[in-house]
Amino acid sequence: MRIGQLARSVGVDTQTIRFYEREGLLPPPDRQDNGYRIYTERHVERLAFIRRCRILELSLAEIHELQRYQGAPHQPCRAINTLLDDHLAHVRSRITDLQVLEKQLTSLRASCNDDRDIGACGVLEGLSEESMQQ
Amino acid sequence: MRIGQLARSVGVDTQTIRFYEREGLLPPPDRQDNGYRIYTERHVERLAFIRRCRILELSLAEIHELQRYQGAPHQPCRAINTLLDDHLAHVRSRITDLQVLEKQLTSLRASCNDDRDIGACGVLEGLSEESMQQ
DNA sequence: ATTGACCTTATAGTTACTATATAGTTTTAA
DNA sequence: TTAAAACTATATAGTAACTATAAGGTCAAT
Ligand SMILES: [Zn+2]
Ligand SMILES: [Zn+2]
Ligand SMILES: [Zn+2]
Ligand SMILES: [Zn+2]
Repeated sequence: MRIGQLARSVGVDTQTIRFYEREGLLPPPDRQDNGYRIYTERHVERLAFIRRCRILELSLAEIHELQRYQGAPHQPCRAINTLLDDHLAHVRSRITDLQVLEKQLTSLRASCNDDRDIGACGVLEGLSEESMQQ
Repeated sequence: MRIGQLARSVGVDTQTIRFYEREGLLPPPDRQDNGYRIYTERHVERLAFIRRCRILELSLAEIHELQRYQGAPHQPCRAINTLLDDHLAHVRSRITDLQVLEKQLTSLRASCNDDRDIGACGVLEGLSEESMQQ
């Protein structure tokens, strides 16, 4: 199959497929005489795997690492689980950070209603206060 | 004061200060005969404002918009509050997304212990399942 | 013969910095 | 006094994961 069909069947852009190839996440496929890329079912699987990883917001570097593990099926899998634990830790820490942010923003927003002049806007005043530092 | 002192007093890098100047967030300061930038207290205030906004993860574009509002103190402040509401909405939506992600990752992680071969790793199997799509 | 859909490569833009290279200036210390 | 350390300047490239644009080649159908 050609790149357009692969793209449609997995739900990514053709540009992204070429980008993954350049980045070493997708093996370079054979070419037709005219230079067009020809993909196989194995490419579909591989690209779908990448997409599932990306949905979980694994980085391309992490996906690359997972792919290296896949090539050595008789090693212990601890490294994979560790990779996932690390990623999960990042996600959780980001959630915590954003929750702090959300509280600060909510409180800042509560310091103004919509009916003031900019010169008296509670939001702008809050952002200008030294106390808000850090 | 010179750029290094401004940087230390607000807690940003000198490069960042020059970057903000190029981006139009900090007004270009006067220069000494040797070309060194000279900053005033107003620059300290302005940079501190930017930093407070950045701590709340407002984008440079949003900060720019806030600065434009600051220049017109007799307009109604609704636009400012709207800007903050939009930003808050993004933060909240990101939290929700990450919470979904966290559940998926936790469940995926639970599908493996550390004592398998990679060929039997529950995490890798989960990532390879079509059912995981979207 | 030409339109349209598809494919190719190369290059630039996105965000908010951060790092590097190269060079000129000021301050401190030997 | 001179040499090193610390500071400043500009310009350019790198980061992450695409996305957009340009300029052009290929193929099927009208
Ligand atoms: Zn990760
Ligand atoms: Zn207001
Ligand atoms: Zn925002
Ligand atoms: Zn495992």
